[in-house]
Amino acid sequence: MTRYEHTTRLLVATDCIIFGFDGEELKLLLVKRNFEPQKGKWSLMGGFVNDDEDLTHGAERILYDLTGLTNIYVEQIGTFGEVNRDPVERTISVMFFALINIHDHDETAVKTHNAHWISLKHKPNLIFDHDKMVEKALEHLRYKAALHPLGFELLPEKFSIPQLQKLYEAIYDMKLDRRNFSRKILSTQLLIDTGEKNEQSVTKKAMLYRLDEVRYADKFHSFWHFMPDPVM
Amino acid sequence: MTRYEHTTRLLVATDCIIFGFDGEELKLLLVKRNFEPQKGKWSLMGGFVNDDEDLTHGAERILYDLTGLTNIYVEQIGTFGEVNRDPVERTISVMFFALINIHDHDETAVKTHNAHWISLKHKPNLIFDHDKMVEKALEHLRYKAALHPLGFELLPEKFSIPQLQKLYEAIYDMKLDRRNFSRKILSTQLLIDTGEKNEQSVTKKAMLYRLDEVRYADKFHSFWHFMPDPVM
DNA sequence: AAATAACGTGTCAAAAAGACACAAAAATTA
DNA sequence: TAATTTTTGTGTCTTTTTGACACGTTATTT
Repeated sequence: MTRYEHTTRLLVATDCIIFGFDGEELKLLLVKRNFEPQKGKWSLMGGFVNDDEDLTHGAERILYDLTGLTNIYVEQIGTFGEVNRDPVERTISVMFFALINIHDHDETAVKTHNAHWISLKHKPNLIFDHDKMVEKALEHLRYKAALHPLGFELLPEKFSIPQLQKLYEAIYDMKLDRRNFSRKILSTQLLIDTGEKNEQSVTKKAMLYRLDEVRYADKFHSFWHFMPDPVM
Repeated sequence: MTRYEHTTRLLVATDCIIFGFDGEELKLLLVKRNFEPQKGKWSLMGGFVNDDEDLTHGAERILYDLTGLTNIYVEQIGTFGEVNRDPVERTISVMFFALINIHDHDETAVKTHNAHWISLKHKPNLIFDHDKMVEKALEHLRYKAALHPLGFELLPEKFSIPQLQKLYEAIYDMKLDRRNFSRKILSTQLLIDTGEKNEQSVTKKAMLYRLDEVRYADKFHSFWHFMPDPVM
């Protein structure tokens, strides 16, 4: 037996929902298409899966093309396959969710693809079912970040607790109590005091921490409660 | 534009990981294959996605074929697509995770497909990457059931708290404290006292509850803590 | 009638969470 | 120079939740 007979083969694509954080707002890396179909419209970055390529590799290839980065935090978050989701031809799309430090990507690579960082709050309508994809990814981010120390992936190597809090506030679009947040984060013992301070601040300079990589890897799958109440 | 040119099309399958509970053990519905490839070996129930069929419909079709049931709790849990995962021909497989009340399916339909309920603890090795699929599904079940009131899907309409506890103990393969478990479950206010008692019991008959459907739908996405400690 | 097994409810101390106060650091303003 | 403002770090207090465990009840078995 070398091939399944009498079965239909379908196009398989991967689409990447790429989140970034600029210190104030949660952003998405979107492309303004200068190719057909739907030229001129906004969309997620995606591409077809090659014959000799794993799904994950396909996503990583796309992410590298667009940002010049490897070692990105990537996670598969599901597959959309409605018959008519792509008007051109039936296509199955495997979604990947990526978190990157926004100040850490290759700007020329981004420009080449006509890609832009756009605040989630001002997201334009996207092609096909990409709006639903973003919603699914945001849901996933909110779900996961409430329970796991995921946020670090969006911050620079050294960061302060107030920075981390602003990130969480952006993700959930709500205000948190400074003191309780700090207590919770520190109680995980994932943060190592670097001894340095955030010199960019204009008032009192916050202490900078870095992640305890060993503890992080070790404890990533534990449950925490970073958010005060049910978030969904 | 009517078709994407110069792109590879791939086989797309769905595989269903079907969980059941018999009051004591967590079980999987597996098929002993009487067809090629890998005839005689155990596998998950699956099939190829038709050209004119959504992914979810494909999964529901397979589940109906096998169990005669509709309205099953089904969730997509990811897609495996490694290049060589199927030795016959490259196939992408979308996994669906299903929870059913084990006493509630069509036995003849199951027999027709040469399917059997097999305790998770005595699971044989499966074909292709189906072992990895089961592991992924179990991980998902453990993750989700720790936070959401998911277990009810595996129980009959009327059930007692001790029954529910045994289910959780089977899922996590650990013992729980009767009294604390009862307190936690009741505090969710998802259970309605039916006034009846479990007449099958030989000693003191436990009170039977049913799910508060409205509250359940309303609160499903809230976070709870059904398990005492991090489970993963 | 006593023993055994399973079930329901209650108590208590420790831990965690939420609300809030105060003091220190660094720039700005009077 | 001194007062003001903004941001940050730490602490306290009360309420809620958790985990550990005791006791009485129901129904069968010995």
